Amino acid sequence: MRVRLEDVARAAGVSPKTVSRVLNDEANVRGPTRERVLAAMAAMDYRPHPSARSLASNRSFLVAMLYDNPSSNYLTEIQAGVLDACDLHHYSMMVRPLLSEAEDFLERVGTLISHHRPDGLILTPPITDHPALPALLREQGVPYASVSPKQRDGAIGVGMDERLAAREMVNHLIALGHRRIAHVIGHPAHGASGWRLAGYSDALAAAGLPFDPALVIEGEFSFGSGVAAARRLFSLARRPTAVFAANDDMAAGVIWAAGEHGLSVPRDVSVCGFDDTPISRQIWPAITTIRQPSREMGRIAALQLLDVMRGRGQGRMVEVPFALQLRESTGPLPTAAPEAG
Amino acid sequence: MRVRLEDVARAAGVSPKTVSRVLNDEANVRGPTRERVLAAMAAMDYRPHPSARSLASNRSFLVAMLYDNPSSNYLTEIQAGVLDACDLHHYSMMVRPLLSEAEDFLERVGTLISHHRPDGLILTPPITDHPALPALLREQGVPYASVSPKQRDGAIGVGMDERLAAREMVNHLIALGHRRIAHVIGHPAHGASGWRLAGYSDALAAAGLPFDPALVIEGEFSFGSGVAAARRLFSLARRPTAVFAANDDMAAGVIWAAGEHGLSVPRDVSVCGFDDTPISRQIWPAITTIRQPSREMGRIAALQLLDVMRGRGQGRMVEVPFALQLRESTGPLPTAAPEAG
DNA sequence: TCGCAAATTGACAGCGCTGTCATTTTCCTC
DNA sequence: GAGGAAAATGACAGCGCTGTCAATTTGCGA
Repeated sequence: MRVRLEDVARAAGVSPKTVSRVLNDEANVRGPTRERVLAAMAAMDYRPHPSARSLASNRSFLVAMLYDNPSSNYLTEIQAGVLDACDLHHYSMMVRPLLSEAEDFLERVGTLISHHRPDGLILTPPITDHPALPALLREQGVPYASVSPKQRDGAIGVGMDERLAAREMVNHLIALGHRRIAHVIGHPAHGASGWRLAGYSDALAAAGLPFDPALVIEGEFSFGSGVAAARRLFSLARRPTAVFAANDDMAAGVIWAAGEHGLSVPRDVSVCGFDDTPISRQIWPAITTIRQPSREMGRIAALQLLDVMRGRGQGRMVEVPFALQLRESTGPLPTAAPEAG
Repeated sequence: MRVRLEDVARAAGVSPKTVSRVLNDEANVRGPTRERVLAAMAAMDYRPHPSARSLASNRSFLVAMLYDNPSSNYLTEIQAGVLDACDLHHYSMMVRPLLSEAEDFLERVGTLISHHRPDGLILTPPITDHPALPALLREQGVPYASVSPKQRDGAIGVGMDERLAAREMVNHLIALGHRRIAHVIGHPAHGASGWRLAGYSDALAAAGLPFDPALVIEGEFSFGSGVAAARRLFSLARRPTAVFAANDDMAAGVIWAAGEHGLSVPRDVSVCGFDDTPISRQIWPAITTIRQPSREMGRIAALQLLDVMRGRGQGRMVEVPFALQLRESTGPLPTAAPEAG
């Protein structure tokens, strides 16, 4: 038979309620008493019955993670991080894919809440930016934390400084001696595209390099758009010696096009991306890119949420550090072909 | 205040127990009674309290999905399918990453079971093939279903005929006129490698083509191993006109190496892969490959499990159909370079 | 050492549902 | 139409825990 709280109480010589207090880390339990109870719990390998706890306390010990994101790599990482945090505090996690554009989106969230009664929600992009969701959650009294929301003020969760990351990526190219550095912009609808372009400009300006519109080409985050952009860049009379693509897929496309033009990467041209998706390691040369600590971000968002849920604080917006992943696709300025024409 | 089962009972003019019977789809409720209850439930928008149900019935209405798989695309799809099935029967799903090679693997599974008390488990590769897990689960009385286990006899779950799929892939190449068809084998430790190689042989034999060991090269499922294998193949005096790689990463490597050798795909050489991972669409030309209906497979595995859990049957091993994804990397035999030397 | 507030502990009911078993109703068969 | 089996329904306790509030113990100043 399963060990119950009552059994622990008997073994420790206290009332069930006291065991409950220890279990829930409540105040007003004397040190020695607490230790006796903890010892008994450990000795009997006691596991509280989650349903009984929920029923009695009207909490579910459940965190639901909402997503509508085609990038499974990203999602799986975030999910793993959220799980890490949930495990730490003995919460469960459920995942829920949703279509944020669908008409019945809010209704579905409502159903989720009334059905599973999660104690809190983790929102991931683009659900983070849904205009009407915050009102619904406030009304239902369900706390939530967001991962990389566009609007950071007043939000609880986690984010990364993409603009600064892009800037440092370009700084890296400049440090390698590059002066003619091209940029392939991402899909115009994504906030990330703007942040990354801004970081590119920041770096050029800081290094006193001119911003040359001919070197800035619009892509749309796809491999094919990277190929197309690179074909234009490599056909220029004074072609760039380095290309910063706004994501890894486009960087892979640029590398492809380089091969097409008889250019060796990184000997003749350096290429870098953003996101550190698997494709950056699956092709050769492996792409220098920016890594988001996605798992860590999931963990942090969940920890902020748990703080709020457990009444341990207000929660805040945490900024995490990015990391340059230096790989084989970037190298020193080609000496045989100095950029000064 | 929340609507409870008792409220529904009062509204329908029956006892709570009868409402419970309707809720759980039990026998021995007269048609009209059932309808009255269902009507009352709908009118009051009744949602059973999951914890109360669990506590009273000693079931958790929870399915846990165990994984230890680096391919997030695959996982996310399987997960979505499992969720589909769980939603259908009002079960919740939790996900749990594990290290199947870790020493404490079994212990961790035990902890999961005693902590969350799932009513059933979904196992995904390679956890499906863990030698000691079935014994533990039987001992704990936790039913489970497997996705693509090596050992199919007596197992419950879902699988795909990879050997036949490989055979049809090669048949496609033969139908295009190819006669010198190479194969890049996968990592020797994976069962899939053997199945796919066998399918390759089957197709050759059925077409009366010789099996040429020089055209069969060991890879290890990585991009790099595909490049290495292709370099050897393209250096042969009589090089193959088509290459069937055992997965998409290696196919991408083969395409890369083709460019290196000045070969155009598919004009000079056709290349195909297996798995339909994103890389098959992210590079150019997009790779002809085999699609596993992963989401459907997750759904089916979960449905089999639910059948068992709900005492609706024994469950069985379902075989799902694969699908050839014809893309741009395969084409007719080059007319300028007939294989007859 | 006594008295009182504060800290600690415990008794008990009840969270919302289902299992068990008793009771009532229905449906046959003769 | 009576009798009996089977089907349908209901009464009631209790799943394992926590909230509320009462009882007890402790700590501390006078």
